[in-house]
Amino acid sequence: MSQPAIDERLLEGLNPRQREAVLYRGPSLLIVAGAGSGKTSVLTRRIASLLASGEASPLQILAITFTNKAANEMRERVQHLVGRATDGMWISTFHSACVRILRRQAEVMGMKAGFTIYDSADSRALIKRIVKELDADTLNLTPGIVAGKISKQKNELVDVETYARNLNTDDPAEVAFLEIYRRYTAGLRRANALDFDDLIAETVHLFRAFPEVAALYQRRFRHVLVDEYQDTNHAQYALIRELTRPIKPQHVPDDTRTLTAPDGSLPGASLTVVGDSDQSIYAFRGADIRNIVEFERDYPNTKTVLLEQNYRSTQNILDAANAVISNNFDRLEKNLFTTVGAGHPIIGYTGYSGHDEAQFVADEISALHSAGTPYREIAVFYRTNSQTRPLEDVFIRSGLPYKIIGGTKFYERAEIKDVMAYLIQVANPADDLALRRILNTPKRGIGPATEAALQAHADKMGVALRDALGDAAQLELGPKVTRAILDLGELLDEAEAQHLAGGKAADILLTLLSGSGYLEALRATRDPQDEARIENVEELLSVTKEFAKNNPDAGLLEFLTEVALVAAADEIDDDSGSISLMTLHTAKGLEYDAVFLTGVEEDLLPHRISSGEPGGLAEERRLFYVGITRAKKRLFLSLSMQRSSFGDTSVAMPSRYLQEIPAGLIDWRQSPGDATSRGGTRPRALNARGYAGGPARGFSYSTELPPAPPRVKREWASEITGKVRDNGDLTLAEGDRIRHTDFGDGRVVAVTGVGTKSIAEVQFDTAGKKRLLIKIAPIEKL
DNA sequence: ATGTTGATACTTTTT
DNA sequence: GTATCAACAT
Repeated sequence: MSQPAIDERLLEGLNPRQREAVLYRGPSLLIVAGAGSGKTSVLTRRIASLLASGEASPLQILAITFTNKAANEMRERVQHLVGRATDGMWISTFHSACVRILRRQAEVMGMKAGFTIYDSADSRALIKRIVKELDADTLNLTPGIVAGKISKQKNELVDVETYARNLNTDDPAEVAFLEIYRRYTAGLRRANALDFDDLIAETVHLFRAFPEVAALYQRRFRHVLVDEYQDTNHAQYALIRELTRPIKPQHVPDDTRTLTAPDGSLPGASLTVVGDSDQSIYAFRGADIRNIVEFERDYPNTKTVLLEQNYRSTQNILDAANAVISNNFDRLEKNLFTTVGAGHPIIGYTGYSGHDEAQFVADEISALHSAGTPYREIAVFYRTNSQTRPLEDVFIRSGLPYKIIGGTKFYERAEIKDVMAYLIQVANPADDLALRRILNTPKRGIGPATEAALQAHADKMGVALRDALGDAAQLELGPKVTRAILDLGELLDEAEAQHLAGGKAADILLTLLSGSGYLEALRATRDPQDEARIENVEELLSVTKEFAKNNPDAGLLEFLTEVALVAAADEIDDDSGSISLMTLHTAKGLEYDAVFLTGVEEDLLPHRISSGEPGGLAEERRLFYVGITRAKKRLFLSLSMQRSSFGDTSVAMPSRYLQEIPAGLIDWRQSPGDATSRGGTRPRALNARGYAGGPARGFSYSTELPPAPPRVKREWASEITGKVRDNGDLTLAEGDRIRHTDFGDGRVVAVTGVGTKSIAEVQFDTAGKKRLLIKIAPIEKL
């Protein structure tokens, strides 16, 4: 014990297992951390204790987290714990860490440091061109399938040559795929670009091909810690493997004092991984559960610590979670427990429609909020992004503040991609894809024919498309078009000079915007949506300014890297004061006082596609488990009797996972229409055989449970009206009587907010109390 | 070269 | 229901 005083403060409030996980010292440590068992706390204190005791300097630590947000939080907490700066410590995601290494080592691997990071859409666009060139979709090789296959190969570290070596040449589809893979790889290289999967795979290849480069990082990072280890894929596994390898004597510098092995080599870095195989939900992107299951085999002499005490949820919530996950066989048995007591029962609700279900969620949220739960402590989860529609619809009408995390992101909007393409092209002139996007945006009269002429010229000269711009005069195009091309080339040159002189992203963006007339072109149109687009571009401009403020030393490349690697969960603003809506996948690692798990239906959870895949049902169950265990105090499970999926509606059945939760834990509330008309008190889902007793094996809803046809439809909110109503300047005051198309008559009990945002709280005669946004609610004053 | 129309196919989850 | 795409008209 070097400094017991400091250690004691670091261990404050930890249970014996957690202490052990913080204090253990050895080559490898596996922390099996159940949901809510305080693993982040353990990880941060472990790092803090390494620093505080002097065992490690910040420079020697590499910690990998799942999101950038988690990385920032961990850095702050470590800083707070040790009470001094942690500069030079790497806490980041796999992808961010790899980009840092690759930008630094780009020349070694024959690339330029300004390489572009292609997102899935960019990869898709490139693949699409190649598939078209080869007419490969006739062989069932659509861009989507090809993208998935290439991603899979890269995650398995199978590069083009390796793939070619093991190819079955009798299969024409395989041969065609190889050619696509080959051209895709060549295309990326020509554009000085890497896709998401390359970031990891290329770093591994770099380390393997250049041991002296690998040794640089092996010497530096003496302590490697990896969070969410159950979701690592093979490439990530290999990366960690390379980083923690012993360093050969020839790569050990003479001045190193820590030589221990007799042969002069330096032992590998100490490795700590934290994970929970029950929360592995990324098999579809190559996550291999075996990485954690077989960790002890891979790293001999591993110490394993099991954390089972849960500090997050009530016992009722944990009982439900334990019951569900115990249906997965072949798993390490663990049972979460807590000391906080049973808590509230889980609330269940079956709606007539997705809209009805959303109304239930909104009503319960209003009630929770009135009772004191802040909006930021409430989250709504769903399996697929398309489920947000009815939720948004109802939330807007109810005046509830919400934020959709992930989904169609800001950076996926066309105008943002346009402007980003300008910046990318400046940072990486070899990127033809980016240039093609902006060639005629805004309109300059450069159509397909002109583009083809430029491309042909570039190909003939063996240069990038960008270099062809300056030769426009030789191409015998019209004088107007020629001028436009030369202007664009000069603008890009000007911005590039700015970039090379160390200019900030914000300043370069200003140059590009004013020089290209992008905003003017949007202002000139009459399309009402263009106003929003202008706002978005201006928003991007303020993002660049904000970035410059937070990162004084960072230039254009750093900005582009950050933007390329934002994860959905990074968008969460802790003090925004709004309800968070997100997919179950995005929810991993987060926690909320109250959680609404919606669409707990067959074909949605489990999703119809995954139920056919090997291991799919178990993975979907883990997803359900992840959702349940996010809840601290209140859990709401809801479903609908019918679900509209692209166009028409179809009958939905309760999820098979619902019957895995002991009946006594769920307090089922019916759809109100169901209760009055049918007279029964048992909600539909509970009428299913097997609910009252133990697990019902082989039970199928589709044959046993014909859906009750929804009656008295107009009495309950059911249809999305489609168009947004506008009540103009309708004003309401306390005491007014109103009529609502869905809820009937009611009396206004309170009015809050001003202008278009004013909200009326209405006590309906039959439908209870609701909050309505006055401007757009389907109401009239009586 | 560009704008409009109509047909089509796709939606699981994400760095 | 929407986003993308081909065909056609200006």
